[in-house]
Amino acid sequence: MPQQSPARPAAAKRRGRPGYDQQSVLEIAVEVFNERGFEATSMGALADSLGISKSAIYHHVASKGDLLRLALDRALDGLEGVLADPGASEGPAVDRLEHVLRRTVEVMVQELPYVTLLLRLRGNTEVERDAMTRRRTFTARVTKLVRMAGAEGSMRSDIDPGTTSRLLFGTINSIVDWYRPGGAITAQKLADDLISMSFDGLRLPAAARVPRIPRVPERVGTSSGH
Amino acid sequence: MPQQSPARPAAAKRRGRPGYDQQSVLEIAVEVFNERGFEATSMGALADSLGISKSAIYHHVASKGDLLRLALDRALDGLEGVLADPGASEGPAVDRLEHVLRRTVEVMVQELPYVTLLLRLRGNTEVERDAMTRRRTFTARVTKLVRMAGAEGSMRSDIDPGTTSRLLFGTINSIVDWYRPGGAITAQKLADDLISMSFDGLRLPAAARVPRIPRVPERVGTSSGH
DNA sequence: GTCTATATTGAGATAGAC
DNA sequence: GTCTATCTCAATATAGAC
Repeated sequence: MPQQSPARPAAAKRRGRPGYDQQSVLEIAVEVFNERGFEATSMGALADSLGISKSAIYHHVASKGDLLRLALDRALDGLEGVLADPGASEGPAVDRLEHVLRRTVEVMVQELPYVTLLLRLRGNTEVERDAMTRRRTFTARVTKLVRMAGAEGSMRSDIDPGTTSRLLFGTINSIVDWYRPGGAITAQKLADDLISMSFDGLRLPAAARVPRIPRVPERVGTSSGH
Repeated sequence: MPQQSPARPAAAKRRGRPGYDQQSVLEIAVEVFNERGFEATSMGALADSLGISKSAIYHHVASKGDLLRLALDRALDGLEGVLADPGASEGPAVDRLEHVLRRTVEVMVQELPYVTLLLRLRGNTEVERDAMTRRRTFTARVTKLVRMAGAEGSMRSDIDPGTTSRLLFGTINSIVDWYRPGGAITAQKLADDLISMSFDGLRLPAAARVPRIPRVPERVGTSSGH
């Protein structure tokens, strides 16, 4: 046990009470899992981060996989809650889609470490596979919304709904790789930016462009011919 | 060794020659690493997939980390090549950006397993951290293009360039999680769809919409009020 | 709720023969 | 280029005291 000062349970302790409870162990564990990766985190390293011994962890959870299960359930409960929301089933599909995407961003930010863990699973254990199944059910329901919005005529249908949905989730899921609450941008603004880019696009129409002095010859290289 | 028939080196053998060479070992290794995760893949499991013994692997590479290094170098060489391309430095920034994003998609598809491995690193070893540094340099240069395109007036600047770049890379990088060459959509079409969604957006302007018979009351739920 | 000590398994890697 | 046999260490988990 070489790692850190072996006495202090760093942070996130239940207030006033001595030692950890399951929730506070889980909180730290998920942080460490995300830093190093779940498989790469040994119970020993986790114990060091907690400032307690390995065996003390087993007082709170039956196994390492148990910690994972608790974390994944929390992430999935949050995401599934998004679809239970009234805004997910009322109005035109394009608005329902927008609503679901916004709420998904919200939940991701709110449950960031738990969702992060969920999104990095490889399906090596039963616990992981079960979580991946629940996650796929969630995304499948969103894909259905994309298809309906296309059929409704409010969204482009030249891109396959499956592709659209995957790209949308790619954009959304990437949030866990860089966004940190308390930073420069709020969850609300993040959702706005994401929806705005995905729905309205990044390019300004030529009419709206600010006139500029070209510093390099116009159109020397071609941007799409390859 | 319970896993599979221990005789046949499945596929990807150098033609005609008996046994593996480094390249063919790497090819299979990267596949297995992506399936189960690098840390979760033991040399024993890898040996089973190769159909040879553990120790035979060490004839081709000095360590497990060496396999990772070889794979990451290949991915990074490909990506860095994108920026060496003339189209990355000629013309308006918005066109250069589009060019770089298209070529990035191409390289990702071409080197899919290697790039996949790169994108899942946690930085646990020196090899991983070095690769992450090279990757960050790449993305930083693309972020610069986003900033220039904004300054040029050809792209929206209400979204922070850093955020834009991160969302763009989120969209692009997610390709490794679902796209498989030989499937329903070509790399070219994938790049078209991705650029089209990101630059022009998914929403059809109201004018272009197909008239429809509402199946649910219009605007009962609100899509953004929460 | 936590500890020390330990059982047990599996990991990465090496030796040396074929 | 591959094998069997083995070294060494670190992993998960348990036993039982405080």
